[in-house]
Order: sequence, then structure tokens, then C-alpha cells
Amino acid sequence: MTLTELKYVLAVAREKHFGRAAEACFVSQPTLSVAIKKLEEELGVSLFERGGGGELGITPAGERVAEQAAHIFELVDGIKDLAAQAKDDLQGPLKLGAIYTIAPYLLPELIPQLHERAPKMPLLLEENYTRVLTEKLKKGELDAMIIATPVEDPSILSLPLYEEPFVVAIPADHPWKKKKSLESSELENESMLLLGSGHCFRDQVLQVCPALNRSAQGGLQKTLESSSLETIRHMVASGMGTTVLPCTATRLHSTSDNLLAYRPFTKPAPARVVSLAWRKSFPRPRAIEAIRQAILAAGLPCVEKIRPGKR
Amino acid sequence: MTLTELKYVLAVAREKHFGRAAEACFVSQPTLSVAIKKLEEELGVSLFERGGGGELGITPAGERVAEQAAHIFELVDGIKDLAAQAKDDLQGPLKLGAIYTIAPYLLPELIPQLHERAPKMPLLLEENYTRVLTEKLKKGELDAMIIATPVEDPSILSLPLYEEPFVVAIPADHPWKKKKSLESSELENESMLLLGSGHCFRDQVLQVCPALNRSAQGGLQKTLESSSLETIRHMVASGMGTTVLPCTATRLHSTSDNLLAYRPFTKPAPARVVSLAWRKSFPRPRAIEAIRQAILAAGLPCVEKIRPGKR
DNA sequence: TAAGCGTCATAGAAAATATCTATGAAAATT
DNA sequence: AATTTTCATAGATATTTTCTATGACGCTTA
Repeated sequence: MTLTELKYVLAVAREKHFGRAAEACFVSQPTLSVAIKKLEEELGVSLFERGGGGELGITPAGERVAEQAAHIFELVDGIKDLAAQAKDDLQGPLKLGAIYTIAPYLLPELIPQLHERAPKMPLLLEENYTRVLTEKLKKGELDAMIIATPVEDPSILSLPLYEEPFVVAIPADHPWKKKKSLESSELENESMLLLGSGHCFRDQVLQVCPALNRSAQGGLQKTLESSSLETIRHMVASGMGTTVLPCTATRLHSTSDNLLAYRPFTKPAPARVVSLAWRKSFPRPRAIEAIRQAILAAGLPCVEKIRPGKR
Repeated sequence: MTLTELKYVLAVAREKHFGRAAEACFVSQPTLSVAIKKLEEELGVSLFERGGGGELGITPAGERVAEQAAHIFELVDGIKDLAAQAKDDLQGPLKLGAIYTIAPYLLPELIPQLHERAPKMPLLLEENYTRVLTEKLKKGELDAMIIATPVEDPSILSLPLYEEPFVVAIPADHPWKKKKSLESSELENESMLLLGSGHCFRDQVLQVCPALNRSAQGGLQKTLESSSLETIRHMVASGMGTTVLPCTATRLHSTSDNLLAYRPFTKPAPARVVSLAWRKSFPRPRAIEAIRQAILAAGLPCVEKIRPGKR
């Protein structure tokens, strides 16, 4: 049984005439004769009664088959409608991930921007480590992610979006408050608070100031395993030490903010590149583009947008 | 869009793997690749996300299409079921006609017999003149008819079922009551009651006794235009005259029956042949056969069954 | 009642389509 | 890096659909 055959049955049932039905289907009359005969043989019942000169009769079976066929074509049209809707990349939920050190600062700005550009694309958000996000992305549990490390995987595409300079966070009463900017080497002998391993930002900070690795033994560096940048910021405010933050993390103003000061690094300031990444096979390019646009429009302060150069 | 393509979509959605899906469909893997690609292009959306080594992903569109496709196949199976049911010739209503001079005597016997043989075949019955029945049969408003004249029309098939001798009906006090049998020529000078023109039985009686045509002028013959055999029988009982009846019409016993007597013709008695007729194109031969069997089993008295010779 | 017409069926050729085998590309795995 | 898995592509082949031409059959008409 084929949809074409059913279409022909409907036409003949409607026209009660093979010739006219053929015309309506834009095929020749023998085409209908053959197709309907084939279907009748498959079903084992005759659907029409061909009686020489008189009217073409429809058997009760033919009547019922035609009726059912009409329902089938309703569903077929349903598939077409459904596909036409789904054709819109900006329709349907999108699963977006972001690393812990970006999500709390970017998402509040990103979401309204994205909602404006794609109101029919609800977001399913997840914060996690780069490693976990990458795995979920590959498994299809995420559609896109925002990360701060280059992607190696060949099945994943990415686009750098902006560069985020690092800054030093100090307690308000710290002697460095008098300085305009700091050299990374100056951090060596400070009591630095760092995120736990797994956070890429930790690695990036250590790359900027390798001496901190050594100072770990001396007790000057303190790794806070299950913590977040916000927690560390509060600890700095309370005078427990200093830390390095991505500049976007300096924006939130909690009540303890007057206990904190930020100082930039001297140029060229260390920084990280934030990228948007997605599966190479993800079939909604316009959804990716919408996220990119939304991030660029998010109005993050103190970042340098990366526009032209791709990859 | 074809049902085959939808079948493939369902298989891939189910197996989440082109190779296994192909196996399940008993086709090669490239067949699926090509078919699904074709459907994706027609619909303008990708249904699956092929990602090299990892899991095969289904897009939201693919999910919805597969769901709808499943519904379509339910309906397709519905058509098959429906056809399987309809395959039974003895299923579904049958429109049966019979002429006025047969219906009241045959149908009461026929219906229970037929119901026994084809309980799922309800009858739509109609009494009418041969001419009208024939027209309706050709138009499809009837499926079969029981008549007493040979069929000329090439689009109609018929089968003689039984031969029905004629008998003479006389009032109980008629002098002929003493006779064992009658010659048709003896009717010439009797006051005969006849059915109106249009009834084939009238013509058949006139054929048996052409002299009655002449006696019409002499007032001995009386044609009762809008009447029936039953009415005529009552008139005979009341003494208005005599008449000729098909022997099956002598069976009903109304309260006036003791006022009536029947006398056969001398052999060879005039008779008529009752046939079953249907459109050559009518597609339920077993329904026809069931009617034939039911009529032969109907246990009509005084008739001679015609079995072997067809046509 | 034969000729013409309308209608559907059949046959064989042509066209379109579906399927196959073989092979390639890409990413995951060893 | 080599191997394996998985899907895509290409070209050949098989199948199916469709077409043109023609036939059969019954109706209509002269």
C-alpha cells in the first residue's frame, strides 16, 4: 500500500469516474486503473464496481477505505505542518550549558537578549565543569555551551566571543589598594585563594602566575575545593586573602562589596577567551547565531569582543 | 513523502542506529540513508543528527515526525483490517429486490434461511415491478433481485432457481370444484380477475390463455390496476370471479381461505421460472450464492427446483 | 441492429525511483 | 597511528510507476 495509491482511491471515490479522477491527479487514466487494481489485489477486496456504461459504483469496502485514507492524509499534512514549524531554528527548546565561572555573570544578561531574539526558544540551562559540559554536548544532552578553553574535539565547533581580562581582588584595607595596577609576579608571596581543580579558571590563573604552584607548599596558596568565585569573593572581603577574578565577576554588587577592591594587571593583562561551542552536527545554525548575537549584545563591561576572526 | 520513508524513520527512531534499523527493515544501510535524506529534504528539516562515532540523535522535529508516522501506520493497519473484514462477501448490507408477485410468498421463507447462512448480511428489501427493479439494479441501488422473466441485459447475470406452476383459484362454491384439473382453454368464458399491466405475471397469464384478451371486450375479464395477488384472492373468495395464481401464492391462509379452492392445470401445467439476477460487476459472488442456497432451502411447496442448468 | 461513443482494462515501452554493492569520510577506540 | 564503527556517496541494477496505444464492453443513436 502506498500513499499514491490511497490518493488515487480518494480521487476516484470523489469523482466517481476514472478519467476525471486521473485528470485531477495529473496522471493518465490507465495509471489509475493499474494502481487501484494493485491496491485491490493487495487488500483482497474490490473498492469500486466498474459497470460499463452506467455510473461507477463504490463498494462498502471502498467507501470505508476512502474514508480512512482521508484521515491518513490529514496526518500526512500534519507532518508537513509540523516540519514547516520545526524548520525555524529559533523554535523549540535549546539546551545550553556554561561553566561555573561564567554562568552567574553572563546568563543574567544573556537571557533577556536571547529571549528578545528568539522568544519561541526556551532555554534549558546547566552549569558545570568544562569536561562535563563537553561530554554532555557530545552525547546530545546539551546543544551548545559557553566555555573558556579551546576545544580540541573534532566533532565540536566553537567560536570565540570575547576576551575577558583578569583582575586582582583584594580586601579594601590591603596595601595594594594604593597601586594602579599589578604585575603577575607580585602575587607570588600573597595569600591567594583559588578554585578547586576541575575549574578551568584555576588552571588559567596558575598559568598566569606559576609561582603560586610552589607557594602551595608554603601554605600561602589556598585551594577551596567545593567553592565558587562568589564564595571566594566573600572570603576576600572578609580579609582571608586575595584572589584573581575574571573581570566580569567584579560586577555583582553584594552588600560586602565595599570591603573589596579590584586592581587590574599591568598591560598586557592576562585574560581568557570565552567561546561558544556546539556539535558540528547540530542542525540549528541560526540558533547558534542567535546565542552569539545575544552574548555580544549582552553589554558585559570590561571585555573585548572578538568579532571577525573565526575559530 | 511515502509510507516507506515513514517506515524507515520509525525504524531509525526506534533503533537509534542506521545499520540496525536497516536490518530491521530488511534493506541495506545506504537505502535508509538515501531515503531519510530524501524525506529530510522534502520536509526541509533534519530528523536525525548523525554524529560520527557517538549516539545517533533525534531532533525534536524527528521525534514529532516519528510520533505522527506511528499514528499513520495505525490507520494504515486499520485499512488492512477493514479490508480483511470486507473480504467476507457475507458481511455488509445487501440490497435485494423482488417482484410484487413473489416477494410476499418467498421472502418470509427466504429471510430466516439467509439469516442463518449470512448472519452479518442485513437485507434491504424492495418490492417493485420487474422494470423498476432492473433499472435500480443497474444503477447500483439494488445488488440483486428475484424476478420471473428472462433477463436480456448483457450487464446483468441471472440464474433460474425454480419453476412455479400456475393454478386456478375459484370460490368454494364454484362448479369447477368437482374437477381434478383444468385446461387453460376452459378459462375463456370465465369472469377472470387480472393484475394491472406492469406485473409480469399478468402477461404470463395472458400468454397461457390468449383468449382472455378477447374476453376483455366482452366484460368477462377484469383488470384490477392498482391491486395485488392478495387482494385478488380476497375478491375471488368473495365470489367476484376466478383467477390464476402462481402456486406459491396459495400458501398463505387468511381467514377467508375456506371460501377458496385451487385447481391445478392439466399437465403440462403452465408455469413461470423464477430467477435470481445481479449485476455482472457485482463483486460479492458468495453473497449471490448464499441467496440462491437460501431460496432453494426455503421449502416452497409445489415448485420444481432448477439446479444444474445455468443461465 | 449496426455504428459510434464513453468508459475502463490491458500490453508493452519508457521513465522514474528504490535498492544494492562498493567505497569514502569522519570520529571513536585500541 | 592503526583500526573500527558508523553514516554518506556513487554508480549499477532492479523494481515500480507511468505513459501511449489499443482492446473490450455496454450504452446510445440512427
